[in-house]
Amino acid sequence: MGRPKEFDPETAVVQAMNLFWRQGYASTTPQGLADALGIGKGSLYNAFGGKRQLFDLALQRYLDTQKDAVTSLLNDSGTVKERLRRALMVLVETDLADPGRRGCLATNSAVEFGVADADVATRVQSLFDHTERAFASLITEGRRSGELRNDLDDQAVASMLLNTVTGLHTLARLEKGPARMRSIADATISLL
Amino acid sequence: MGRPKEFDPETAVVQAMNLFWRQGYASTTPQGLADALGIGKGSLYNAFGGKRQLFDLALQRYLDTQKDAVTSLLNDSGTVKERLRRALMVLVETDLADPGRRGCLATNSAVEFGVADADVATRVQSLFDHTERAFASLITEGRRSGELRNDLDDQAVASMLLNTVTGLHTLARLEKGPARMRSIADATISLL
DNA sequence: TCAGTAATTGACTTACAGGTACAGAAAAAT
DNA sequence: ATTTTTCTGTACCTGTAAGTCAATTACTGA
Repeated sequence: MGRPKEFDPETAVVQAMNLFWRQGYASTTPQGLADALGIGKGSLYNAFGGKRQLFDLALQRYLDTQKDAVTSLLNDSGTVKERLRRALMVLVETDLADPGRRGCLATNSAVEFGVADADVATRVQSLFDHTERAFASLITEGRRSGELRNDLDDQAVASMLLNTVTGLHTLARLEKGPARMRSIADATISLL
Repeated sequence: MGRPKEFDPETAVVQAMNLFWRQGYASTTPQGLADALGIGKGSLYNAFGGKRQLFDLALQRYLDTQKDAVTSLLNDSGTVKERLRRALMVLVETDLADPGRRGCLATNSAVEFGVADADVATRVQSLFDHTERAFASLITEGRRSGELRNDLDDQAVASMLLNTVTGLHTLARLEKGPARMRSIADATISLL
């Protein structure tokens, strides 16, 4: 009962996510958010409580989406090396295709907030942990099947791959051309 | 002639650098800077022109320092692998030892400004280029001397190492313990 | 010692960030 | 039709970001 919302909260969170992603948290204003969502500031505060709460929802939406993407990319068809290569390539080309070169909202938020904000830190870590685990089981699979060298420390290599991903997202923020990022992805895979 | 400054501008730039490093550009206020430098806001504007100009000086100071550090670390004594390992270890332990977990000002600034700010982007890129070149010549040296595998693409591996460094600086912003970062450094070296 | 120059302080200004309050509008329940 | 509930838009409020300015102070050279 009561007057129904004139906007879809789910859509609004996605739009907010895109704005935070483009501008970062500190540089995004309530007025800017209201404009981006096409609603008044009053509605924004009524619906979401405030800038920070909306950011929390936006970040969570991003994290959930990314977890799903990581899972499905790494569990796709093909050999272990094929899947690893394809995953890194998709990541690189996706980041490069974004005209705003926004990189990764999780990584950007980690850098912006750091350990100072325990909540953001914990939630971004959960994506990192998830990604690392997915890498680890893939490495294990490849090593057991004989596709990868048998002297690898699965956990350590998984951490290294996570770091590669994080680094690529960071470089995506300022690389002009595609060459360096592509060659990083290539070199990483070829060393396995 | 005229009244002499009551503070040392060089020192002030370093103090400003440390504050920007801790808080990021957007979250650092002129008043906060003035307090950190122990001078009035008027003096700050008189001496440096404004927040952005002071940031430019602070970032440049950081970049210069880092370039020197990279050069001296990678041209230290020992085998190529020893030097690479030592450089990564110093990086990891330095980042971990910082109680504020500030990571790297260049990386943080790249993430905060992105390609949107051509000036910051170009200057951070120059540190990245420098670092990559230093890695590349080290890899070449190690490959020629037979210390490293001869099938490596020097340039690509150098890019990969640069990416490893950037990733580690990013992870340093939120990792609680030292385990993951150390094992990333280990795994990276052992794959060469 | 005094004229000229440059630095310092702190008050002041403008703009906007972040949020609140309220009056009116649009639905559901009675 | 009226009440109740929730949403909407606008105006408003408080604090602060960023920067300016005037009066004062500290030094240098003639």
